[in-house]
Amino acid sequence: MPSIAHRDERPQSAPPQSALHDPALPRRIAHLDMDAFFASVELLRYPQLRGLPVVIGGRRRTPQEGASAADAALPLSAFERLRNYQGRGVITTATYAARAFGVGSAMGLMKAARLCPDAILLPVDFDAYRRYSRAFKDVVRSFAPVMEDRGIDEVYIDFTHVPGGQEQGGRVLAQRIQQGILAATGLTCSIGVAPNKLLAKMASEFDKPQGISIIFEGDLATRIWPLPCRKINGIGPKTDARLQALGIHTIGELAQQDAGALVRHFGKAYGAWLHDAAWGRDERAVVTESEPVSMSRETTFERDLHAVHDRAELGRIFTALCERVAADLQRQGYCGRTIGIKLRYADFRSVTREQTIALPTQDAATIRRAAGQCLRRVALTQRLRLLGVRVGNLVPQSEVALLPVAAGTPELF
DNA sequence: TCTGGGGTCCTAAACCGT
DNA sequence: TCTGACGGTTTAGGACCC
Repeated sequence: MPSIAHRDERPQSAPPQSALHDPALPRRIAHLDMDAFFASVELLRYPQLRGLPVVIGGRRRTPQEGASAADAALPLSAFERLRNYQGRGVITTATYAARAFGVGSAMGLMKAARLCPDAILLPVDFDAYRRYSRAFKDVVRSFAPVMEDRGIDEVYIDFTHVPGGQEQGGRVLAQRIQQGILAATGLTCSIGVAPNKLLAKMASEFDKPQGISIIFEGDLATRIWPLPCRKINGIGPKTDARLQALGIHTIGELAQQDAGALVRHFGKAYGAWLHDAAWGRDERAVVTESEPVSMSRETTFERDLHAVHDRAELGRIFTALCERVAADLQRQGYCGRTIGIKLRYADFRSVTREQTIALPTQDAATIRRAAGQCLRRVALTQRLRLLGVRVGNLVPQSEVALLPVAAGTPELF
C-alpha cells in the first residue's frame, strides 16, 4: 500500500522502552493497517464502482479529465477506462476486483491495460486520503494516546497501559478501535497485537481484511518461523535474494543461523539485526512525535527530455520543483542547509548531487541557486526521465534567523 | 510496454583538522 | 617537518518502506 513513508524500519540505535507506569505489565504493541486504504476511500465516494475493477494511479491529470468530482450519481460512462490511458505511470492501488485480473500495485498502467482494459482508472486524490487519515487517527488517539504515525494508512499503538489493552492480549481494545474507526469513517482495518513493533507489524497482515491477530512470545516458533524471510519488515528483495542464495528461506531457518555468520555476511549492524529479528526481538519504543529530516519534490516527465534540446522546458520544471519544495518548507515551518538534486536518465540510472550551504533556507531562489550548482556537476549528455529537488538538514523555522539572500552565480538552465 | 513520488537510514569514501 | 592515527562532517549511492 503506497503512501507517505515516515521512518525506516531497519536497524537503528533503538533506545529501550522506558517502563514508566507499571513495569510488571507485559508490553502490548499494536500495529493497525487500513485495508486497501486508497481504494476503500474511493469506493466510499463512488459506491457505484463497488465490485468493479478499479485502479488508482497514473500521472496527475487536470481536474476536468476523468472522474474527479465525488458524485455517487455519476454514471459509469463518465469514468475513464484503463484502455484509453496513454503514457507513463504505475498503479498505486487496485481494488480486489481488479486484483483478480492480475493487476496490482507498482504495475505499469500500460501493462495493466492489457490485462484488464475495462478497469476504471481514478486519479490519486491525496487530499481526500489525508482527510480520512486524520479521521481514523483521531479515533485511535481517543482510545489510546500513545500512537506512532507511520504514514497515511498505518500506525503503531502502545496498548500496554490502556484500559482493555491487556484483555485477551489486546483483542478487546483492538475490537473497540476497529468499531470506532468503522463508525467514524466507514473504513475497515486490520490490527496485530504483539510484544513489540516487529511482531505486531507481521501480525496485522495475518488476517486481512478486518482481521485481529494476537501474538505472544510463545507463538514465535509456530506462527512466525514458518513465514518467508521477506515478511520481516526490513528485509527487502535484495536481502531476500542473498538469503535465498545461502539456502535461507524462512524466518525459522534464519533464526537457526549463527549470529556471527550473519554478521560476516551482512555486516555488523545488519547481520545482528537479522538475527534479532528472526528471534522476534525488538525493543523500539512507540514514538508519538518526530521531526522531518528532509523534504523533496520530484517528477517524471511525460517524455524523456534532453538538457540541451529541451533546455527551456527543463528550466521551467526545475524552477517549479524548487518553488514547490520551498512552499512545503514554508507551510510546515522548516529551513534546510543541504540542497540536493536527483536525476534519472532514460536508462533508469539515477544520480544525486548535494551541497551544504552556510545558512538554512526556505527561499525558492536560494534553493534554485544551490540546486543549479549541483546540476553543473553531473553529465547531461543522456536524456533525462526524472528530475528532483531535495532540502535536508532541516531545522524548525523558529530556530533560524532569516537573512537576506546573497547574489547568485550563473546557472545552467 | 518497462518501472511514481516522498520519505528514512546506513555505509563507504573523501576530505579536513588535530 | 614529516608521518600516522583518529575523528568529525560532507557527499553519493543503495536499500527499504508506504
